[in-house]
Amino acid sequence: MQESSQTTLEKPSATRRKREKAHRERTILDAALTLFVEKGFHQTSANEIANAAEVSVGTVYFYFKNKEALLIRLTQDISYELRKLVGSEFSKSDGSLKGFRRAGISFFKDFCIPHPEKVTLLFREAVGHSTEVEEARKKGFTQLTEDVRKAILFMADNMNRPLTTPESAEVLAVSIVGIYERVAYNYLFWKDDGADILKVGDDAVTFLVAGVERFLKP
Amino acid sequence: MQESSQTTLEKPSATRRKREKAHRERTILDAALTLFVEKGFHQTSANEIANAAEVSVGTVYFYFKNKEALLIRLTQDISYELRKLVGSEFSKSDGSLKGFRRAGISFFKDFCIPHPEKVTLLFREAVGHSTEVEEARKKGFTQLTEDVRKAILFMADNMNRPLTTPESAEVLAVSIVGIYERVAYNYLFWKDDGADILKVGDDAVTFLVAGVERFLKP
Amino acid sequence: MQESSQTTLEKPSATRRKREKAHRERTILDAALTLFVEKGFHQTSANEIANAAEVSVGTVYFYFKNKEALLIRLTQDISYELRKLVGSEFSKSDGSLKGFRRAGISFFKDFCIPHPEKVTLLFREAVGHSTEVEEARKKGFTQLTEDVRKAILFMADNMNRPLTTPESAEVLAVSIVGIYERVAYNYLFWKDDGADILKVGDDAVTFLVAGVERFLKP
Amino acid sequence: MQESSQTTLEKPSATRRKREKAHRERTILDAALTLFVEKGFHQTSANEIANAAEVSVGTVYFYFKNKEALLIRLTQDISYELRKLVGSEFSKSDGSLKGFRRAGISFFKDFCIPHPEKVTLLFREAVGHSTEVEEARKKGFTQLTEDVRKAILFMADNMNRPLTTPESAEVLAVSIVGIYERVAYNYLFWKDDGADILKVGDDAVTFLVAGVERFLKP
DNA sequence: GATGAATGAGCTTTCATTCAT
DNA sequence: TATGAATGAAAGCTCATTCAT
Repeated sequence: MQESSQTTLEKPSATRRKREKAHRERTILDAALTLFVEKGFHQTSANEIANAAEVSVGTVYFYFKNKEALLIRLTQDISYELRKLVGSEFSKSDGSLKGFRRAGISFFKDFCIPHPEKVTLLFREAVGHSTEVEEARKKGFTQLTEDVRKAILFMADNMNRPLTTPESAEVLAVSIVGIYERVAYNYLFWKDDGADILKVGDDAVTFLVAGVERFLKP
Repeated sequence: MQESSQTTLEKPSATRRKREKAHRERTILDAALTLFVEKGFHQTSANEIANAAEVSVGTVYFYFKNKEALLIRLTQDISYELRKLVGSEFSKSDGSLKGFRRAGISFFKDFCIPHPEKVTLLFREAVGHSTEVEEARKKGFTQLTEDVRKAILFMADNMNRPLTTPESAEVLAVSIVGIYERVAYNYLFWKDDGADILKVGDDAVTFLVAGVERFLKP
Repeated sequence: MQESSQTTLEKPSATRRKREKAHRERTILDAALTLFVEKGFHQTSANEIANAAEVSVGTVYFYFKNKEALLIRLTQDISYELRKLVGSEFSKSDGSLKGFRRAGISFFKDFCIPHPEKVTLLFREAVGHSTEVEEARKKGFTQLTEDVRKAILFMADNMNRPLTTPESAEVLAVSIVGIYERVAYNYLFWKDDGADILKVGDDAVTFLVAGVERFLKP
Repeated sequence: MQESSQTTLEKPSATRRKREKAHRERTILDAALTLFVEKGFHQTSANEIANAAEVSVGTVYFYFKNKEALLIRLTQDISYELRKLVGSEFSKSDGSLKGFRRAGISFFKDFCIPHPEKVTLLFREAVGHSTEVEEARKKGFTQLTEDVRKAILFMADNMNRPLTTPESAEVLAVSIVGIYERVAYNYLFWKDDGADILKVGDDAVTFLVAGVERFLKP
């Protein structure tokens, strides 16, 4: 009802309450993320989430309409975080291939390695649910793809090497997202040999950069 | 998977029984595939599968240990089918880049377009389940990846252009599988504009071929 | 699917199964009736019904869509039984006032006294629920009212004393049903002095018969 | 029920507070009545009542012990209102049959038509709950019945036509209440043809008056 | 007095699985 | 082999009620 702590003139207790409320929400989301990744969405009961978050089931349902809402929210948050990370890496760039590379490397270094559980949620647990969850997942992927597409276009423009077929930028972006997804998942969870994810990530980026260049006029 | 009527020397009735048995099994698997894709694995009950297959629940459990076994079997069958398709396309090839391209195109033309439901099962419904299902999925992907890796190596050898770093073949293969997966899923289910999947498929293949060439010595 | 035991030529086991199935249903309905009346519909849990019927909850839900379906079915069954009882009493009659009286008395003697729990269900427990239950209750009351209306008309015709305003027959019927309902409930459950229900029933019938006569031409 | 501003000698602020308090209470009761009738008692949550009354749940529980207390209070208030209405109509009378008729007509004209929601609460929503609610309902009906019984006796006395069996007055009263209840409910909620409730009410009254006369000595 | 976040017992319902026939 | 009635654990979710602020 009242938006957040307006500078001054607000009862201190109200401000604290709001902070606590936001904190509760986070606690619940964190608990849910951990459990969903550990045991799987369907194997995690609402009661377990409540216990892990040290609140009652009622509280979970006070903050989230239902269990699926937690998954949706998690999907959205993680998608957003990923975009912000990769995007910021791009924005630091000068539109060169190097910047493009750097953003890719960053995905592995700054996202996959420190937050493997987020990778799992996005690429495994959020898959195959109701229309609403699928919608959130689609949105996250689509926005990420769009970011990549724009980066390609920006780079092409900046390098003065226009795309041979500009409409192909989208497919390239989709492909790139696919590469990141599968490489991350494969080397993070499916290969237990101590493959160096940074090394394979680098190769993957080299691979995709070469693919992009193929579409740039000389 | 294949056990049916071995050559001769078998009581005809036994042969027929085996055929019927195999047929029942197929009917059940087909019903399960349809329902899993339509409503999702968890939203599909064993009774529904039985009804759709026009048998009783008991019969479903006679042929399959449990519901998950159906999903595993479906995952295996479809993975196998996909491998056979792509592999045969390769084997028809002479180890040239052209053959490599052709196999990629074939994935879109001969697998995705005629069997979108199999794409859905493999890339959506089989994701995020128990260890057993995940194992089957992993195996399918791994084998496919291995096929691609070998194809790259064969091609490199055949063209007399060895890989700059032979151990990179695997990452390339993983990346390529990722591309196929996401491009297919994206344009089959997420883009409702009438994007020509064959066109985008072609671009994707062009993209990945260029990526591979980057790793071949001149 | 197959209707009941067709004379001959049916596997005996199938016949027995059908009998058992019908029996189970009855057992569950009886348990539900007892509990609904004893503790109230909302205070009765599905598990309690199952326990009382000595089956599992699953079985209750195998036979009835949900808890409310039990209430609906009970309402229908009891309404039907009541109609049959009162109706048969009428049909034995010659269309005289006496027959009309007799049917009324029969309601108290043959329905209320032996089956007070059915009175309770119809006049208390079935009241104030979802549209579906209300529909069933309305239907039961409406049919009973219609029976009474027709009896009035038949009697009038038979006695050659037409109604002064034939369209009033319906209000009379509704009023009569109202009398039976409240008198029964009042003296069965609200008056704990040992009021003789047969005596008050007789007075009520005398009262309503006089009311009806008021609408008959001399 | 009535406690407000006693004559004089009271701090004005206290008076105001009492008025406000009574007002809050009414607001809550009105909201509850509307919702109970619209969605049913069990389908209405305390939060919904609070929202509709534009107060917090806490406030609802400050004024009323629990949700059932609201239902009880509503039952009592409406019973009381009904009695007052019908009773006042009687008291205006001279103990003639005419006055008796008039009171009956008044039930339909001045209670049912302007307040159908109160009819619903009394005859549907208050039915089938805990002992406490049932007690309130019983009390309301019993008092109303007693009023009617006394009116019959008064009339009989006044007309100098004593009852043939004075103890029958009660059954008649119960019957009459039953008539009013069912006729009102039937024509208000179950018949959607535009039946004129005043017309059927008149017939019902004619019917019951004739019934009463049957018990008066000539 | 008023608030509304927090509680948690308890309910209905589902559904994978079994097994007597 | 095939059936389908029966099971019962387990889950999601609601909601009356409380109480610190």
